[in-house]
Amino acid sequence: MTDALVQLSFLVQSVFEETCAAQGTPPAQARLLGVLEGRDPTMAELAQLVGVECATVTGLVDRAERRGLARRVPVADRRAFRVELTGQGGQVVAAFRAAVAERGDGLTAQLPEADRAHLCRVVGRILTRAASG
Amino acid sequence: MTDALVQLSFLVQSVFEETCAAQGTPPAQARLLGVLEGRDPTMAELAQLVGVECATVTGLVDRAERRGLARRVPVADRRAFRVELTGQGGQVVAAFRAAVAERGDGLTAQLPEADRAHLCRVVGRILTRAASG
DNA sequence: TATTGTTATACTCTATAACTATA
DNA sequence: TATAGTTATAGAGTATAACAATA
Repeated sequence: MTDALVQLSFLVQSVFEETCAAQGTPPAQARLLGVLEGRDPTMAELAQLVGVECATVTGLVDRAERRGLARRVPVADRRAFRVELTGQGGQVVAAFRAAVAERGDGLTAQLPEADRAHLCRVVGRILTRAASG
Repeated sequence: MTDALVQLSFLVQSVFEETCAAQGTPPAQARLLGVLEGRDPTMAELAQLVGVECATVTGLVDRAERRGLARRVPVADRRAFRVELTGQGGQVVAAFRAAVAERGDGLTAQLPEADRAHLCRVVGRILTRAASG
């Protein structure tokens, strides 16, 4: 079972990466922007969300800021920041999500509607469990 | 649908990467070894299988060779090689696959048996279609 | 001439350890 | 003293373009 999920994850990641290449956005940057959509985490929270070390997030946010897609916003604690998307960053992530969906829909297009609906429900349950647990 | 599959792929990849960290193997190396299991492709075929450029494969195989996990084998065409796992490489990939499975089983452990079976069948169909088409 | 693979270059991503500024 | 984030350093992964050797 896990082996099949790993194979699937590489397949889906290849769609994600092709989209990145088509849009000129490195994958880790695309991931960062996706995580920032609807959130304004601190650097440490962002590290947790993306699953990397704080020092790595410094570089990721540096590059996103240089591209004008995210910004560091000061907070009361003067050691910390919140990171948020810029207007341009919001547009980029929305366009990216649409582009991934367009490419990715082909993966499930051959499935009967009932199977696709079932897959959607089961995947949703896995994600919910992982997010809570 | 695609959005859920992308989220799932990041979740599964995080399991994969945790396993890599636990075993001291960089993710791209683990990917390379997994692709080599049961195959001995040329460098160009390997690039196709992994989904990167030839120049990138040169570096990946260089590092795998330095670790004693894979080797370049000469073929009749003296410009080319076939790449194969060493004995040690075969052991490493088998251990890795088991370690990923152990961690990954937790993702689907909460599902009813019927859902897990259905998921397995549907994912298999997606993979088969992607491999052929 | 065309193909196979490597080298050169530049950039991104990543972790660890040491550090600065603030709490 | 403890915490938030950065800097320094080193290694890995990636693509593009130019290249060498062989077909």
